[in-house]
Amino acid sequence: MLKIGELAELAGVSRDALRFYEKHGLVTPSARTQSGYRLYSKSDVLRIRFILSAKEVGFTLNEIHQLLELEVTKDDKSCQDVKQFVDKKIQVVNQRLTEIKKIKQSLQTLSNACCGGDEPATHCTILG
Amino acid sequence: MLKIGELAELAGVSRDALRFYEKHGLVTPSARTQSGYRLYSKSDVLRIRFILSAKEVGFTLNEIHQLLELEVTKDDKSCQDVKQFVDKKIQVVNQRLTEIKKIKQSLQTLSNACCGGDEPATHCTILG
DNA sequence: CTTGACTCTGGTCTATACTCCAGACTTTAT
DNA sequence: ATAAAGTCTGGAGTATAGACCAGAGTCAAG
Repeated sequence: MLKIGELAELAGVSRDALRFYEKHGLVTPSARTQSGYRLYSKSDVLRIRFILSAKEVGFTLNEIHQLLELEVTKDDKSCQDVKQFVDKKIQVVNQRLTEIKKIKQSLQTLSNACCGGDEPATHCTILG
Repeated sequence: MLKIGELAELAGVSRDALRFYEKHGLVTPSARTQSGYRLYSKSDVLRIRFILSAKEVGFTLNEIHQLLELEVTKDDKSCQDVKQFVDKKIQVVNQRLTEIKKIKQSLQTLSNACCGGDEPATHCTILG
């Protein structure tokens, strides 16, 4: 079990952010000490990692919350519903994947066009 | 040449957003009518498209501004600098690419685990 | 047994990226 | 010619995702 500071360090995120995620229902520490200190378990760490990954990829905390909620609301929704929701998200992800590849291509092209030497970058622009 | 509303529709973005981008130096309409209406050219449209792509991929408007600025500041910075800046961004993009593939994998797994039928989704959770 | 590092709650503050008026002018359609 | 729809500027308001601070309690080391 990790205290908030330890987890923060481990995950590369601020303590405030962790408390913020908790306040918004994204993660709840598995336990507390007598004195009220948060204690995070291994699975809490996984949850945090997922949150950070999803965030980096452009999901909002709200969307991430929904994704994580699938675990909780499992008995309320039919599998059909879950699948539909997830499949929609997969489409979003695919769209994003396409976009990111395009951007990467643009950057790559720009980088290649750039000499890498000391001449002025007269011919360098992101839009070709 | 397109008026702001036409471009907005075309690009799937609000007129206010376009004016916002302009205010922050990301795009300036190529012309104005006598009466002051903004007129956007083809290359403006490309610029907007780039902005939206980059945004979807997780760049902030500030970063996007910097990328677009490479065009403008070309004579001030040595090619070396430009290349360094761009290569850094490529690394970010690659990182994001990795993350998004992981997320996609998670979603895919979840979707597959989900029956797609009408049984309750008891075994469906994003974290395995 | 106290000092320094860490944690708690609650609250205010900030940056980003818009959205949504208001009041005035312009263009388009009938 | 007039009404509806679109545009202008400027400014206020909103959502998201935290950062930062105060005052108080807690824990670990010397």
